[in-house]
Amino acid sequence: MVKSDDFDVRQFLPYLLNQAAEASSLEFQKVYKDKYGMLRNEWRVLFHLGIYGQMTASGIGARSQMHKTKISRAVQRLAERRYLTRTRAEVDRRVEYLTLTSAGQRVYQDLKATAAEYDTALTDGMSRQEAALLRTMLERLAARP
Amino acid sequence: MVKSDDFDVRQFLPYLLNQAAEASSLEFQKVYKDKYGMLRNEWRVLFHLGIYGQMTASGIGARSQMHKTKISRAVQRLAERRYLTRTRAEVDRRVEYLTLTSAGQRVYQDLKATAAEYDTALTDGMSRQEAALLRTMLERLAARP
DNA sequence: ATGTAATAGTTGGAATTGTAACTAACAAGC
DNA sequence: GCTTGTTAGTTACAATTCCAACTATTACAT
Repeated sequence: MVKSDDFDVRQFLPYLLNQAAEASSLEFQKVYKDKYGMLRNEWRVLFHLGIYGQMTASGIGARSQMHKTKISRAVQRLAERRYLTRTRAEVDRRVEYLTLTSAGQRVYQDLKATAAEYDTALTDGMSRQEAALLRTMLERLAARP
Repeated sequence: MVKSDDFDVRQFLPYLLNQAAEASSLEFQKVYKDKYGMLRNEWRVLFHLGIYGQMTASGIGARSQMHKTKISRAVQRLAERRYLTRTRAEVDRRVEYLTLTSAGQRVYQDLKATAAEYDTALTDGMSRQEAALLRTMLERLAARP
């Protein structure tokens, strides 16, 4: 008898994580998608700029774990929609600084407020400690190399 | 001052869930991908058949929340690789019963064993209670409509 | 029995993502 | 100055996924 005999794949953490992630993303996705025509990667880039202010694409990559091609395409679309502007760095002209326009800021504020509400709804059945513990464990799992 | 002013989007549950899901899926994905040339949807279909035995495509859909086109295509590829067989139901000829072949069973057993090990590694830093609580909360989040 | 609706599963084409190769700019060693 | 290597970001093309329409079969109501 091997040890996997009593293992239930339905309890496999990556599976549960994916299911929870998909289910919980669905409702919020409607907001940035239907209201602003954005994709998930664009929302991610947007909120990084909202939080940190001016950043480079690779800076976003370092913080978000997003692949650079995803970032590149998200930035393009956000620039087309005039939610951000790009400026070449004088000192190193490979680098581009990204900044939210005021339209971008407004979208960010709106989505952030919606996210806050939705987050409250999601953690509704949990105690404060449970919610905090959940976030900590998720952060640890996400940080895993 | 609105309530989202002190909300940190980096702590937004859907975001954390997605990050944790992506990170934790990556390593295991290598196994079913590199070793068996399978995609995530195929692994999902496979393990549902491994757990429940003979099933229909829509039965898998009901349990897994996968969209029917994903299931249809996953089933096709698994059938091509001879990991499962399809049989028309006599009573209702729209329906097809899916069953793992013995090759499919072997793959399932192997992946399940690997998953068991990997799951142990993932929960390494957690206490039993923490791990159990995590799974419970993820199940609740996944079940949310 | 016949028209209408529902269900199981498939398919086509557009949209998105993945992967690898690419350009452009800088850096370092010789 | 030149080669070689590295980094920032883009692009091309293949692989996947999404969405909507489709076929085939059964169910149900008149």
